[in-house]
Amino acid sequence: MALISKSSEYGLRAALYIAARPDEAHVSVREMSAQMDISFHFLTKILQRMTRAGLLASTRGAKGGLALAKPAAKITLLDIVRSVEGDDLFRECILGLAGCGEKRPCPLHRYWGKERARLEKLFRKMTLARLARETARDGLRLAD
Amino acid sequence: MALISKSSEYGLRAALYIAARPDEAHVSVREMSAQMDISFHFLTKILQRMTRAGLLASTRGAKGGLALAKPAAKITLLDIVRSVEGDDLFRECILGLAGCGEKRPCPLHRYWGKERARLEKLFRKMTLARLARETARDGLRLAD
DNA sequence: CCTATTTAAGACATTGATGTCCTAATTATA
DNA sequence: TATAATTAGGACATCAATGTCTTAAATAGG
Ligand code: FES
Ligand code: FES
Repeated sequence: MALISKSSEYGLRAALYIAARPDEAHVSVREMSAQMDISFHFLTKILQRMTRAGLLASTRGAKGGLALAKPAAKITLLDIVRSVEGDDLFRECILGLAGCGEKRPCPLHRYWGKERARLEKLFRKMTLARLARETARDGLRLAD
Repeated sequence: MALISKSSEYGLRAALYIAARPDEAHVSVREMSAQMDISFHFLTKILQRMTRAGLLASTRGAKGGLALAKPAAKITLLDIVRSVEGDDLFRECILGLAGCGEKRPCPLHRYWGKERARLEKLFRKMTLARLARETARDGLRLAD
């Protein structure tokens, strides 16, 4: 039961890693992949997508790396997951049927619709700033 | 964002198909695969797992097919999904980290834990009987 | 008893997500 | 300017989920 893809998991963890950093310097993919035990090349591509989506700012060359492209308070989990997985997230039928909606609901639509909306709201309201703050304060982990 | 696997989707749809049937006769996999446009052989294997798990009763040979192994009111969505996907469902870290729990929580644990518990409860409380009743009453669909 | 029908089960194929590797472009620093 | 470090990006490989095919076993009905 993976609510989000591995790519999204990695993207979220990297975003949190950057946001929870004390200093403001750019963070290299190499460091993140090593610290969080994620494939370097795979993580690179995911972060490229997030960069193209305007969430991260990248700098090439020595001392280069990634930083948030805007204040952490302006970046939501939904922003991140959508930049990685696309926009259909939180819109699909739980039975996989085409065209989820009130028009032609499946047996689970009334129930799943409510839960799905809650989940969407959680992702839409939760900012990187808040999570980064809690992560630093409580020493929460970003890796196994 | 598929909360459950395609296998689970098919298993749930088939269980609902059987439970929503007016008569009590056995339903053939061929009929279900045709009516719901699901691969016959693939559906066969999923239903075999549900049969081995004691949710369905199968009869071989002419006029054979599948029926519920017990009253629809005694079969929950959780029973079905677990029989298809295994028991780890509703126990995993949303960031994919090993050993989700209060001991070593990830930044999203406090939030995801609550939502996950709600989802688990929904699946644990929802019976095939209830869904089948609503499906018949409101003419809900089980296929595209 | 024979035949058509149907589930059981294993082998194999396809596909999309995940992961690896190589080269190019860019930048700080010596 | 030369070198090392770093992201960008494409090609390719691997893997697990999904889907297909074939044969065997069981059963109802003529
Ligand atoms: S139609 Fe199935 S969840 Fe909306
Ligand atoms: S540790 Fe991540 S959700 Fe529990």
